[in-house]
Amino acid sequence: MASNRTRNQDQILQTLQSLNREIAAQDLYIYLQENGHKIGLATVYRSLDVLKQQGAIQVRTMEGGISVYSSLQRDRHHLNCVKCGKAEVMDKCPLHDLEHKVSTDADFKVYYHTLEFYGLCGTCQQSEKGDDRPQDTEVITESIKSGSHPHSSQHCC
Amino acid sequence: MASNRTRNQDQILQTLQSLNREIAAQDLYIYLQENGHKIGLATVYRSLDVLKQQGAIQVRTMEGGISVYSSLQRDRHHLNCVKCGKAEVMDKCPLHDLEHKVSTDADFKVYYHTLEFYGLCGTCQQSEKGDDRPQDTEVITESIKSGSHPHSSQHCC
DNA sequence: ATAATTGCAAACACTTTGCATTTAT
DNA sequence: ATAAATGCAAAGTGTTTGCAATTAT
Repeated sequence: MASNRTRNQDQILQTLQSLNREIAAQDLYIYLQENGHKIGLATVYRSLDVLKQQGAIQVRTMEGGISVYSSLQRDRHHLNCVKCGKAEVMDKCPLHDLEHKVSTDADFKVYYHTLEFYGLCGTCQQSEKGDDRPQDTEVITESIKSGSHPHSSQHCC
Repeated sequence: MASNRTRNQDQILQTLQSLNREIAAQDLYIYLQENGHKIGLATVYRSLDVLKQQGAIQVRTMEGGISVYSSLQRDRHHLNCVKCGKAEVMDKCPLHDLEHKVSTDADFKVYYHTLEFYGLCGTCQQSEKGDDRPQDTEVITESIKSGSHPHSSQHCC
């Protein structure tokens, strides 16, 4: 027997796999409706929760509280701009080996991981310069160049 | 001039620094009330947003949609259990150099990063075994040992 | 004086839950 | 027959927003 999944759970898992992108529960609900699958919103949420706990799908909760779901093949490394809120996808993953190491060292069964960088995208770096708060920008920029900002060694690890 | 922050924004930043832990906006609001600082809830949210965009604090949105804020010294590497929802803090960060590399390569000014592993904690691995869904557990465990699970090489990078 | 900030309460939006009905074992 | 899953609608909750009052420049 492959699994104890219900028909709806299977439907949702397959849909996520065919979509091959992150999608919010509400949008998934609409998508299913439009494709002729009668299913309640509550069931969508419940099914996603089951699949999540099985490690069959992955979840990323964005700022604002909206959770986006996807099958496991999805990219899960992002550059998140704290200003415009957009998230670029990173194409490389430097954590190939680490995941296995965590499983053994920390007694934690790893299903998947996420790596998120937060800061300013290229566009927002531009708009900061032309901002009406130039003083502010200067301070931030300066503190990054010196050693007092988050990515300096004193703050990492 | 150090920055253009308002009194409330400064108060919040200092509070986060002295607390030295992650805290939700609502809890921060209560904390400030109890310590004699009159400030509206909306102002707390607005101030946190400003500080976030300045890169002065960091934010992590947990499942369920609650955002937790902290000053920049905080640990930001977690082992998240998809079953019980607890997050253990990882004590080591393997991304020391990578953050700088992202800044230069991707034209993205990195303020901070997060690294999150999702899976089952030790306790929940135990309870899975004594579960009333033994079949399910078997399947999951097996798929991890073989190559069809998330942390196998075909899914990473 | 003029612009920005604040507080309050209402509005929002995503998610969860109670309960009766349906489906599967 | 018995237990699990489902759908619907109501409730819950963290967050955002409109607007008038206040504070800072």
